[in-house]
Amino acid sequence: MGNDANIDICGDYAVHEDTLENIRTNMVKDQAVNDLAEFFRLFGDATRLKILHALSISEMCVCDISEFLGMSQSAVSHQLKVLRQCRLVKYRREGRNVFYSLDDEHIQQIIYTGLEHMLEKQTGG
Amino acid sequence: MGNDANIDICGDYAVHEDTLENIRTNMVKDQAVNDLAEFFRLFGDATRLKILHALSISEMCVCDISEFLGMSQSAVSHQLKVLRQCRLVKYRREGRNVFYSLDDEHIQQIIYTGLEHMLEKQTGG
DNA sequence: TTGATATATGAACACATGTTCAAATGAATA
DNA sequence: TATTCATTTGAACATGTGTTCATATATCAA
Repeated sequence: MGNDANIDICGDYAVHEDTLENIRTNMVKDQAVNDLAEFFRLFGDATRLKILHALSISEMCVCDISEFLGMSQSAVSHQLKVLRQCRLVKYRREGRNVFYSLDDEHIQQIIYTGLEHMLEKQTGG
Repeated sequence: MGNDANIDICGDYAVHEDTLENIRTNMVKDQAVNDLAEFFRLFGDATRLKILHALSISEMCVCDISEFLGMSQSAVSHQLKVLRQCRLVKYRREGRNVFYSLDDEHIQQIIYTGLEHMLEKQTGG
């Protein structure tokens, strides 16, 4: 690894051809990464992440979430729509209320792995 | 659960007070969620996610990444700076090259949990 | 030092995104 | 049916964000 023997001058820069070959072989398909980025993007907004985290504790109706976040239920509903469409949350209607919950356990797992990472970075350096 | 007994009409909407109390008790601190959203935001861009995924396979220098992505090294360098500042990646200098790698194993774990989720959603419904 | 290679950075621009406001839909109640 | 409550939706607006272009810094070679 790090061997200079495989450096090729083929473009404007000298690239490590063995490294690139390794990456190209083991990388998942481009489309999958694009979809995955779309998926992760949803965790990257504080409002949505709070919703997801709250739903990992208990299912909630829209006005509960709205009250909890201190935000308009319109804003909340817009975000829920996105989370719904990308299947991060599911919902059930009960009378006038619509109760939301996490779609599956991966969502919660991702959040907690992220929290773990941050905790380690804070304490352990 | 779902008991109507704890519905309070205190604002414009009828909120489930027991639910909110549960959430407020078990929710992590607001600042932590904000930081976590900042953290996840970095996974939510295709360019950055490709970089992170590639680095989970092998360390790479900037021009390798640039070549692999088919993007300018300026664009790549800008993204690496962000990933560096948020400690998702670390780097070491070797002559004129700067080699980047993932900061710790959580990064890879998050990516693969996400891939798992997507795989299940595609096949299992 | 001078020139070439590799990376980093600042400013500008185009585009994406979250919230607000107003209005519409759906369900329960009178 | 008409009214109220809960939620959804569309359009507009302001803000954020990723890339490009030009330039600066850093390392090595001559």
